[in-house]
Amino acid sequence: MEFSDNKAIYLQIIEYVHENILAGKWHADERVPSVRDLAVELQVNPNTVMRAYDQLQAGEILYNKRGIGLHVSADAMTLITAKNREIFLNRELPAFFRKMDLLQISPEEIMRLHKLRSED
Amino acid sequence: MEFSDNKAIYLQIIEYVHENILAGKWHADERVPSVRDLAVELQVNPNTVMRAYDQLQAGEILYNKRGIGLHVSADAMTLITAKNREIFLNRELPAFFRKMDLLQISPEEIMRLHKLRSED
Amino acid sequence: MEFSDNKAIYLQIIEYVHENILAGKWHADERVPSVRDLAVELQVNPNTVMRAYDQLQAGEILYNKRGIGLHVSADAMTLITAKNREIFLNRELPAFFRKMDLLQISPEEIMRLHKLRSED
Amino acid sequence: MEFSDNKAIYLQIIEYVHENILAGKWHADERVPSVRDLAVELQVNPNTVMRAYDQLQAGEILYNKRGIGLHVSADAMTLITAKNREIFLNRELPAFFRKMDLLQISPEEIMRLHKLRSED
DNA sequence: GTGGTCTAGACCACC
DNA sequence: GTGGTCTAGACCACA
Repeated sequence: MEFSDNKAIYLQIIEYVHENILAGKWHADERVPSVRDLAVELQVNPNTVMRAYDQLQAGEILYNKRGIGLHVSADAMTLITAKNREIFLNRELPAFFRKMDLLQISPEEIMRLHKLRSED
Repeated sequence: MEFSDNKAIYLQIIEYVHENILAGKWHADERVPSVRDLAVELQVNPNTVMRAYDQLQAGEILYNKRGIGLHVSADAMTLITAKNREIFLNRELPAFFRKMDLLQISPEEIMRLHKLRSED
Repeated sequence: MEFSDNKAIYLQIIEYVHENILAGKWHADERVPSVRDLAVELQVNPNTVMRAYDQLQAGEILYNKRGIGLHVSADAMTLITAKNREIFLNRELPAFFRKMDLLQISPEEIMRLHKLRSED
Repeated sequence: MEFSDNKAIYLQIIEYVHENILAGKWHADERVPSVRDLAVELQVNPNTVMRAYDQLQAGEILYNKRGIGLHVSADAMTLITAKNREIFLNRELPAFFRKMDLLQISPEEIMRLHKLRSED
């Protein structure tokens, strides 16, 4: 996996976990890779993975079985989609619409580009 | 003017200049506020303004008349809009579409929300 | 390293980096000295080194691995030589020819002097 | 006349005077334009013209007839060409040859480009 | 007055 | 440890 430079790596790892759960690769109550393993896999400092896992626990996406490891919460998928949708609809979408206005790009143009992309 | 915390001040100053030019407040070949004046106005260190002006010169949005001051380039407006559109279409739009897919939000839904907003 | 007085130090640092890359002392994807280290080595304020590194990143000569350090781009060497040639051919050479005309120095004379030099 | 940004204007005015003399537009012992007139013509601050004229007097290119104005020295042309040649041969040419080596541009290539230019 | 460069020193998020 | 941002204050050449 490659990381973008303009975003903290631990945040990109959080998104990576989100996507794995949403995509159904990591199931509810399944054990997630250990900090060490994921650090090796992503070629990243273990502290960085730790930080991402910490935050995921705080957000109740992951939970800890003592001595065994971190696991995917039962409602992880629901939580992630709910939070993502909330941010998308209330924060990103308005900004997106404002930018469309500013650049004088019509909704029809957006639709056209979206269709184009789907055909690829 | 107020600055957001999660973005470098000098970047916000660049946007401030962009907006003034796009809004037609600062015309082509017109002198922009001196480093010191803008620093006082924005309550910021002159070096910070300088840094913004530096980049604006590098991007050919501003040009220097020696000993007189910085001025708005003839094609500043064109450059700014072109760059904005380019970033929007090549960087933000693909990310936006990806997110739509992930959250399973259909283009029709987007259109509906856009229409709703317009009616406010 | 010594700095000339009639040229900004940060520009001389940029050239210093260019030379190290062209000379093969700093290889592609290799980490360059940290801002602080180079500042100590060159006996210069870290901000001054930062300014040079900034521009080198903007020109894609260096890239950043977050928290680890700046590294030489894969195509740094190509970029540097291409830019150098471009400046030489489009800016310096025309000025050189103009001066030859002005001083009425013939191309043959230039050739003679070049040959002389090679024999030293 | 247009002035380049990356060189002090007063230096560009000096060159302007040099060229006028070399081109035979301003003859020996002829009166040169007054500071005020030249300032108007070049659209420049009179102080800036003054500075150029000062330096030209110091270099004995111009001399002052009290109450009348500045005049071109009898040996202005000789002085200018001698000085220009000296700088060109001892300073610029070696730098030029060094750069040719560095960029691996052969003398033959230079000759070819010079010929090309003459044909324009 | 103008832009431009440099230093010294502080603070930050991130790895 | 890394880069990055900001401030305060000094100094310079140029117009």
